[in-house]
Amino acid sequence: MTNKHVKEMEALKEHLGKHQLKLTRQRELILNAFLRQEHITAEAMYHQLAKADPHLGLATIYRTLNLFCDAGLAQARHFGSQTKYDNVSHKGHHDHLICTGCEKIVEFENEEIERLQEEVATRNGFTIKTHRLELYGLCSRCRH
Amino acid sequence: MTNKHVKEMEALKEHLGKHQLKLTRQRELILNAFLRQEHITAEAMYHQLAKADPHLGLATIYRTLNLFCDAGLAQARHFGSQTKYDNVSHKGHHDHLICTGCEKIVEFENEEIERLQEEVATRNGFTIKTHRLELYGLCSRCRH
DNA sequence: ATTGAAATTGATAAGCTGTCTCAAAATTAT
DNA sequence: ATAATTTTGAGACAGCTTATCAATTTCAAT
Ligand SMILES: [Mn+2]
Ligand SMILES: [Mn+2]
Ligand SMILES: [Zn+2]
Ligand SMILES: [Zn+2]
Repeated sequence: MTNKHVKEMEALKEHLGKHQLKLTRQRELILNAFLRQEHITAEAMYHQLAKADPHLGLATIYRTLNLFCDAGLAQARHFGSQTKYDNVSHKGHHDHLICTGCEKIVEFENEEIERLQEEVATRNGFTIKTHRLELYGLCSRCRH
Repeated sequence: MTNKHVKEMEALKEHLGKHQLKLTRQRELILNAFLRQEHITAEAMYHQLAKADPHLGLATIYRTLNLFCDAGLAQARHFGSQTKYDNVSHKGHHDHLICTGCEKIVEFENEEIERLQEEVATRNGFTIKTHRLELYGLCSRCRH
């Protein structure tokens, strides 16, 4: 395997270029680690990266993940009291099923629900910009 | 007008009785103020009640609103970084349309969406316990 | 390759929301 | 009234995230 995550790296570089931001060793490091995850907290990335760079600061992780959000590579999702950064570099819009037993997260898309949401909004004179739909319950394994 | 909120007061008393809890002046005061609201933060109640009782502590407000949740009179909803306590004493399940312009909150129920949520869950082997659906956008007034 | 302006980093302080602690006060059963 | 139990209010504390700022790094222009 040669270079991984080339496309995403290009996307980041493009965003940096457009905003007078610089490409740093930390940003590269964090991007490569982030792209291996689906949903992860800043704190978890911090611990995970401590091996690769023990001096990497937590603030840098937060700043960088927020940068990825600006660049369209990540989306911050507030689950409970924590923010999970959703790796959306290779995904379109989706919502979440969350197991309260084992924390498992399953992504889903349902255009029928999306359509009905629009209908509800229109009926009430609203124009939807974003929405959040989270279904909490037990996965098949945790039910037994 | 004689006594308002009698039914809710009875519900609270019943909960208190069942759990060896006491009826205090503060709990009565907070209940009466709370029942006049639809969605309110603890902080907002704190300021609102400062006139009636300047010594009422914020911790007491939080404790009491959480007590109302236990008693089934309120539901804590986490919108953004704040918790709003939803006065559900006179409502069934519902979801929310939220205007990002003026903070207006409109409640709605859509059983078709609820049904589709169940379908999604079943298809993924989940059993739903709760869910949250929030639609963010602009109300008709804020759109112009 | 050097320079130097501008951005970034790491450590830590601060902010924000909400809960915990504990002595004093209030409630309720006796 | 008495006494056991619960509640309150003030402030400390906790969890998560952002702000501050001096030192370091990047990068475009020499
Ligand atoms: Mn996701
Ligand atoms: Mn509501
Ligand atoms: Zn599970
Ligand atoms: Zn509005």
